[in-house]
Amino acid sequence: MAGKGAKDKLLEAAKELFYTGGIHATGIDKVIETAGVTRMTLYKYFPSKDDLILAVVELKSREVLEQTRMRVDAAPGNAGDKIMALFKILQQFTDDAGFCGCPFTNAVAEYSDPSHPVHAAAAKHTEAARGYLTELCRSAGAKEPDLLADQLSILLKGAVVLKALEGSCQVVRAARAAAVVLITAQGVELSEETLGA
Amino acid sequence: MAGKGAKDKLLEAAKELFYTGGIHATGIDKVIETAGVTRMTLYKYFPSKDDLILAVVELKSREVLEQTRMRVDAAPGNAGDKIMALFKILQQFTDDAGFCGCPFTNAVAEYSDPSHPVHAAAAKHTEAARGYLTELCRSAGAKEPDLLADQLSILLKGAVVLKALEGSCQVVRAARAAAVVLITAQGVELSEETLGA
DNA sequence: AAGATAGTATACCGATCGTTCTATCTACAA
DNA sequence: TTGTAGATAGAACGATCGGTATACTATCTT
Repeated sequence: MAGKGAKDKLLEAAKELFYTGGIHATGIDKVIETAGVTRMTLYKYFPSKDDLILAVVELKSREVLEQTRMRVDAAPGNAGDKIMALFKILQQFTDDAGFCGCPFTNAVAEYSDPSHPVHAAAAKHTEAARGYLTELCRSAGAKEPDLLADQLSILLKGAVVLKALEGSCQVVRAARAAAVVLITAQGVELSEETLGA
Repeated sequence: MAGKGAKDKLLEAAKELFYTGGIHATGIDKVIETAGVTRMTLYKYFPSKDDLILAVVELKSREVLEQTRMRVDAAPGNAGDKIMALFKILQQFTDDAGFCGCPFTNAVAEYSDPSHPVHAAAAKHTEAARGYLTELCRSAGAKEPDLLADQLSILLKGAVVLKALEGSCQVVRAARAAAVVLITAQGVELSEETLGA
């Protein structure tokens, strides 16, 4: 408790509650109760619930991008192997006990209006993730890095939402196998370790 | 309006409102106002809002499966071409003005608990769709029809949710191109018309 | 010592939520 | 004509929603 201010506690609580219980279905009372904070404190840092939601989405975006970059950097092998490391990250993410689908897809499901700040923030995150993936594909020497990045994005996102829908564990493996085909079709080499896994 | 009973009007209104505005965010009042029906009438046919939601999801499932089967049957070409027709259906679906992502993914985003009837209904639909797709892949002579069906499901679902997230129109084309690669890798032949499109 | 900072406690607001009750109107049979 | 069943309109329920107001208490700086 010592180092954590009320704002961080609120963001942490809201992040978890919004993700697992949905945004509209999660009331302010639940958030402040979980955070162990007073209502007035919440409204000091976040003038409205929408501001809190937006802050949560932006926080989640930063965390996902940062953690992904770190783990890809730490992955062994060549540039192609580093791309494939994304599917290992995906596997662990979807196997987590608290997994409830893609936080950004979930947010957009509740805010379909593209002009809404929450929708826009989720879209911005997806754009950033796409940019990072394109960069990876380019440095791996893919013939069409933009197309490959699109396709891998589709595979990753599709696997996440399908896993949330049906809970089957084979879906991530299928996505991984598809990625191997698409990546090698683009002239990118994968090491034996990656192909054998 | 003549032949339509109150129950159908309610289902139609709720289907539209839940899809575009979200389920929790759509109140009973909005539903009955849109349907042009009194509140007591709603509660006669649906004892609670949850029952209405469930009925809407199940209705949507039947509609999607039926329409998809019809359009695939009507598609020209061999069995592989019929699979690829799914991406044309997808294109039209995502280009529609009222497009708001995948209705079932959206529902699960608001009902993450797998034991909740709404979640279960969405999962059941996905299972049915998967079964149909597997059947298509098998009759097309794919080497691993189960794997291919998984991968195509991932591509279709991923394209839908990414399109909802970022609105880009290239994502469906990328999914289609990936499907061509994966399908031909499974030894399924595609006609010239399909490959050239 | 004084004052700012950060947070607590709680009571309250109007609006809306899902749901139920009641009073009224209508249609048809006896 | 009267009785009755069913649909309708709308008030009202308690609960909860997001948000505000007022008053109090630590803690830390200067």
